[in-house]
Amino acid sequence: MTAPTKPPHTGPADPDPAAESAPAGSPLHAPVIDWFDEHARDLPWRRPEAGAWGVMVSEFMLQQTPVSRVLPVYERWLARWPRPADLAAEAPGEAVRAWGRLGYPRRALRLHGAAAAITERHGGDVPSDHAALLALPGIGEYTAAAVASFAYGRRHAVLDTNVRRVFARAVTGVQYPPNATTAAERRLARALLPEDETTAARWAAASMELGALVCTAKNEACHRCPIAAQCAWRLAGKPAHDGPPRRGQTYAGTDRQVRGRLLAVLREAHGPVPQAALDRVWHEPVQRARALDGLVADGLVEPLAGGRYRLPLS
DNA sequence: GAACCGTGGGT
DNA sequence: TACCCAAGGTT
Repeated sequence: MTAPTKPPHTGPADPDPAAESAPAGSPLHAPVIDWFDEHARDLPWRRPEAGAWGVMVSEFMLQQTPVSRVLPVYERWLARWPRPADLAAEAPGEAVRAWGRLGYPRRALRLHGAAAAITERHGGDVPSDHAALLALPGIGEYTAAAVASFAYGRRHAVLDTNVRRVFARAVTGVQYPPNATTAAERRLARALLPEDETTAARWAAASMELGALVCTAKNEACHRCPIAAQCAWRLAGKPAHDGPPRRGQTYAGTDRQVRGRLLAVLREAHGPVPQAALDRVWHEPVQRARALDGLVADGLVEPLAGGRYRLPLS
C-alpha cells in the first residue's frame, strides 16, 4: 500500500454504472491507475505521515534531482525540521548546508523562504490553494499543482517532464515533448484530467510514475506498459524524434561549476572562511570573483569584514 | 523564449 | 570518454 488514497474502482459493487451522467473518461485512466496500484514505489513522501510539508519538501528537492539522491537528505531534513516553522526559525545558511550536494542550492534558500512565508501568512500550515502555493518562493506551476494534488487530493493537471513524455507518446504519437511546455500540452493535460477529484489526484500520481518507471526518456519498457496497446507512438512504429535537438547543458568550465566549488567549501566549513581558502578552488581570478559575487547577490553567501565569507545567517 | 542555475549516475 | 538525463523556477 504505497498510494495516499484508495483506488476508485468501478467494480461489480457499483449499483448501476449505466446511470452515471458523467462521460466515461479517457481509456487511459483505468489501466494506468490500476498499474499504479500494483507498481507504485513506496516513497517516504507518499506515506500518510509525510503530510503536506513532507510532500512540499520532496517536491523542492526533486526539482531536477533524482529520487535516489533525494531520499537520504529528505529523511534528515524532515527529522530536523518537522514543520515549516521549525525551518523558518533557522538561519537560511543552515538550509543551504543541510541541502548538501543535491544541486541548485537556491532551492534550499527558496524552501527556507517558503517556510517563513507559510509561518507568517498561513499560520504554519502548507496552503492547499493553488494560487496561495504559487505565491510562495520556489513554487511554480508544476509544484503548486503537485502539492495541491498529492498532499490535499485537489484536482489539478500536474504536468512534469514525466507526464509530458507519457502524453507525447501515448496521445500525440511523438517520442519527446517540445523543449518548453506549450499551451497545447496544458490543454491536453486538462482535457485528460478525470472529473472526479479523487480520481484526478490518483491519475496525476499514476501518470507521473509511469513516465518515471516505464515510459522513460531512454530505453522505454513498452513490454511493461499498461497502455502499450493504445500508445500512438508505439502504434506508429516508434518514429525517432525529429524536431530541434534537445539542448544539452554544458557544465565544465562554467560559472556554475565554480559556484558549486565555492559553496562546497562554505558548506563544509562551520564559521567564516578566509578569502584564501576560496581562492584555491579555481585558478582563474576573474571568473572566480564573478562566481562569488553571484553567490552573494543570490543570498547564498554572506560577505564579512576582512575578506571573509560564510553561509547566510539572515 | 532563452539563458541561467549543481550534481552525480547511467550508458 | 563524453553525453544524456533527473518530480523546475526565475529572470
